[in-house]
Amino acid sequence: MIQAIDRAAKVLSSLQGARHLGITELSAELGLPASTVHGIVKSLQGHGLVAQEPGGNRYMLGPALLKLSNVYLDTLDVRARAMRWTLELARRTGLSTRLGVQLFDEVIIIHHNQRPDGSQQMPETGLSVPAHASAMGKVLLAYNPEYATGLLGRSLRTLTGATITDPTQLAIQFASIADFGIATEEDEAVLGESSVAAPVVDTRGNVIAAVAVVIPSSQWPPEPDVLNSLRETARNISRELGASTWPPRAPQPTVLVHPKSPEPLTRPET
Amino acid sequence: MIQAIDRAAKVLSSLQGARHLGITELSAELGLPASTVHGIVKSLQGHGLVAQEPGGNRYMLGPALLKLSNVYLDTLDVRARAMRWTLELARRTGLSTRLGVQLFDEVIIIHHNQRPDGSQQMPETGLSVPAHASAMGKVLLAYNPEYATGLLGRSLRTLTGATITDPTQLAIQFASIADFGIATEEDEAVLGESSVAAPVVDTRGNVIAAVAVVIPSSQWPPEPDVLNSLRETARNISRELGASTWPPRAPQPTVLVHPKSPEPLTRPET
DNA sequence: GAATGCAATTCGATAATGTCGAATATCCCT
DNA sequence: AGGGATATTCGACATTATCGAATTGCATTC
Repeated sequence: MIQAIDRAAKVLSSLQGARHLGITELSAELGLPASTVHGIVKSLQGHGLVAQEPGGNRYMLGPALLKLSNVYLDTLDVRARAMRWTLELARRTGLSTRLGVQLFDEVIIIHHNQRPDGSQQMPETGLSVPAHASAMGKVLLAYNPEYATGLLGRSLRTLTGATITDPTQLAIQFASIADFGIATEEDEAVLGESSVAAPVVDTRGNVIAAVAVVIPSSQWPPEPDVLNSLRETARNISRELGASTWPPRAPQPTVLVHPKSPEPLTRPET
Repeated sequence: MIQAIDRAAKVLSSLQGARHLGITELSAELGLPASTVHGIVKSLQGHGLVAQEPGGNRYMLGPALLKLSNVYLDTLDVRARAMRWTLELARRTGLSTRLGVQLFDEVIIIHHNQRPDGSQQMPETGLSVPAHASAMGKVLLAYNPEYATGLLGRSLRTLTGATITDPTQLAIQFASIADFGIATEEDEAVLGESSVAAPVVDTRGNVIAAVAVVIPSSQWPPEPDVLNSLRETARNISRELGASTWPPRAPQPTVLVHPKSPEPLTRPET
């Protein structure tokens, strides 16, 4: 990892968290001398990745990021293919749908279809949710056991009273998700909002995204119809991407690194 | 400018242009050894700014950009303030409206209101247009003469038959924009589409954004009503940002560096 | 199914490069 | 107008990124 680039990325990350920061604040946050941070920030600014706050001495994220992210979305094959299917899913279920990809310990929503009831809803594309507290995240983790193992080692953030942070409990969920190809989440990220998600697979069988249906918790649990439509949507998208089988083959089970129980948790063989 | 960061930004920029590139292709494009490029790309990948194409050996932009850009939009004070006014402008005129900021020689659309006729239209937020071929860009350049001078020195891209690329002609337009606070563009970026734009000013009198109304070229020229509404919108947004006067004070006129005429072009004193 | 060629990746020596701390400039607040 | 804080500039130093050669991995061909 190239030091200067690593630091530059950390600067972007800090600005992402704090919105507006001066050089001194940044240097405190990164534990680096002010002059070093200054050089980094100016370099980023030279490419529009960071911008001077109008009014002088503080910095914020820059407009180049918007352009890059727009191209990123255009680049994503999954997204282009999935859109028509998630729209159909939203129509069928009367619910809002999401398509998400993994970004480390989070899920980034790369496409969002509003509930077709005509009400005004906030666009969710670009939002991120902690992976362990979302149905999409659980799907992605269940099929990415290598990463999941690491994640379960760290301590997880609580978002609502219902957020599951116990590694053992999550590992059990992951195992059953890998078996059934469906993940659920009840009020774990946002109170009053639950969701169900399914994996999207590419040609070589990798899970590269997740589709989800968002269900008001008052309507929980979802109708079997909803689950079937979701499954079918995930299968259709995957097929369009060239996947031969769906649901994807179950991965090696997630292993807890520091299990409280002596035996590492494994998925029962079928 | 820190070399490694500069190169990293150039990698992002290349991927922005080409969507998918291998290490070799990138190294050819940047004129650097493959191993150097590899290090840069891996560093970016470590932060999610670049992602491996599903299927192996090529790289594309990464999901972290989407998250960053979302925060960027949230961070922008202008945008939050302007939204309700541009919506009103769209309602009043029956036309689609845009809010844009400058990114070097382009304008990035940071907010877009669709034409209120109920037809399905593509969301334009995040799109970029060459500054010299758009009304918003002309506004931003007219009030940023330092940058404009440099830009007019380079050769400008033609987008449609109507794109104005002659520096002298553009410099004349900039002068009159600075006087009237309104810029226009007729089919210069997209055939059939014309637009009018006005500057948005902050507390200290800097032009930080531009508002525009997009007009089908078949309806050109715009009604006086449209121009008035646009002006009023720009003034309202500016006032909300703390600007005391609108239109902003005219800047030092844009000077041509290599003028064909012996005298540099100046705006007639009023 | 083996062999060939291309591209990605790893590795280590080199010196070019970014880093750091001190000095200076700029801004804002009293 | 003065003082404090913050951003910015500068130059010596040693850490750090860079580069080319060697290796691995993949895909395509025969």
